Amino acid sequence: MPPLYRKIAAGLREEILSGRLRAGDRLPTETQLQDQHGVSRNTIRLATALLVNEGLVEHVPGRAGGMVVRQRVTLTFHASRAEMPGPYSESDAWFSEVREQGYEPSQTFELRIEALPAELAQRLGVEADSPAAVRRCIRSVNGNASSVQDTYYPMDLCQEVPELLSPHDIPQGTTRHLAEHGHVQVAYEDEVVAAMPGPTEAAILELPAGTPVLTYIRTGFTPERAVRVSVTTFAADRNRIMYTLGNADVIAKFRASEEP
Amino acid sequence: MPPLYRKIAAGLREEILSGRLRAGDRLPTETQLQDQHGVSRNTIRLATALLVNEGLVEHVPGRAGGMVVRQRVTLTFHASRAEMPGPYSESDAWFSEVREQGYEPSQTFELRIEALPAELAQRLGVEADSPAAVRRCIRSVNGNASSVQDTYYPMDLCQEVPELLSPHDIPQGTTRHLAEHGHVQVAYEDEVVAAMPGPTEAAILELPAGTPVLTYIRTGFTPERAVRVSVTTFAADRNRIMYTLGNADVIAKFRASEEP
DNA sequence: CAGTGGTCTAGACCACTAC
DNA sequence: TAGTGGTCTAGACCACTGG
Repeated sequence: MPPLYRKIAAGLREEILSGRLRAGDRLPTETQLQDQHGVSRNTIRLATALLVNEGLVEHVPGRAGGMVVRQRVTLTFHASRAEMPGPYSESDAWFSEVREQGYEPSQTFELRIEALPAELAQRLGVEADSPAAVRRCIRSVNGNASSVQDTYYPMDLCQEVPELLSPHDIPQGTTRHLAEHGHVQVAYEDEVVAAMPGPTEAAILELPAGTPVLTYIRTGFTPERAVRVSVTTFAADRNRIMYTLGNADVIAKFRASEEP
Repeated sequence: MPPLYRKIAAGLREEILSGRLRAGDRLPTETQLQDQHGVSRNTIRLATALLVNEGLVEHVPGRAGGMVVRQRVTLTFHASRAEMPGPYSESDAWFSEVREQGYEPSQTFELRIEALPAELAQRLGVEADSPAAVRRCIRSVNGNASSVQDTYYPMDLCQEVPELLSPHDIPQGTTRHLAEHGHVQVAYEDEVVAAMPGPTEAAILELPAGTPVLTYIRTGFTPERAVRVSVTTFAADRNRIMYTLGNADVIAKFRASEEP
């Protein structure tokens, strides 16, 4: 026999998943739920905490607030397209993807110099705690933070390619600048993981409780060495990552035939 | 001023992240924490619920139990390697990857016939609710469920390739059988998302509270059509997905030079 | 102002599991 | 059997926000 609070949560979950309650709809208030089920408020809060942690509802403060069924907008990040040959910088690609999907993109930049944590140093094939330039890019959709990207460049590369140290967007893309100095990236390794955010990540991305983050770590290689590592953290409720493997034309043709 | 329960959680989080508490260590009991901070038990439980939801600790029942710092084993799933040309089936690739990483793999199979949900039907370019064979494979590492994979084949393909309807593992791999009947997959589209599990997913994967799932949806294309969709759900605390783009030899060479 | 959720207390009884 | 967490109650005061 499941405990009371789980049964109450299951009932509400059913209402939402079945579609009887839609995104934006208000759930009954805590007092109403107490009366309906004849339990204490604490029990109701245990139940709703479950739904919040599943990302189904969120609490909205104030008199007109209450518990509201969450909206889900998904933005697609095409990992195979980003930074592939072409005249675009990665942020151009991202901007046009977001616009294509009907939203308004914006981003902020920041530059720091940091000692490389061991995990990342290992990926770059350099010593832990050696210095690196970190370019942080926070990307927002319709004004809501959507992803944070930290890209780490070993310090020796920055001396060769001083453009990397700009604290602003680099319109032509850093990949381009690296290439012009002889560092042409010919391979990428991507690692995709998911986890619950710590409080700092939750703060940056303004994540409601119960929202995991989707992180992808890309290491870029020239024929000689690893030149950079990017750690991109997405709010998982608003983003997905897409990869295309093999003959991409086949997929494009298929999509075209589906259109009409 | 953050509320009490957050301050208490922050203190414990610090202990864990700083390394003073290691995986397997027990946190103070609830009674001890009550005394230390002079608060009620309910407040302590609010604090520890946060840590549980961040996946940092888990509750172990019984006298010798308590709250224990969670262990993190990560298994790598190489999405670019799986099903790429070669004599191996996908499950062979998975088995050897798990063994390489020092764990013991096992899996169970199941076959169902189902109406295709609209989402997946659209990916296959067929009508919603048309019938499909679903091969479910639950993969475990050291006896713990680690991922569930459901692969959907449109019914017309199953008539052509009756092997698909076997309720067991197909040693040579379904991809191989499809190819032998003229359906050679030449492109794949992968979609990666993360979310909190519903109760059924949590049950199958035996997920502790606060563990997100990492889902990847792969659509396989022949030059003519989409032939199958696989939905693989990983426990995010035990798995990561890896992609290699571009010239893989460059990365292999880099790894080799790092070894000594 | 009225009503929402946010936080917190001080109790209680139960189920489980190692000792 | 003793000690852990799991569940639940019945109160309380507060901060916030719309009408």
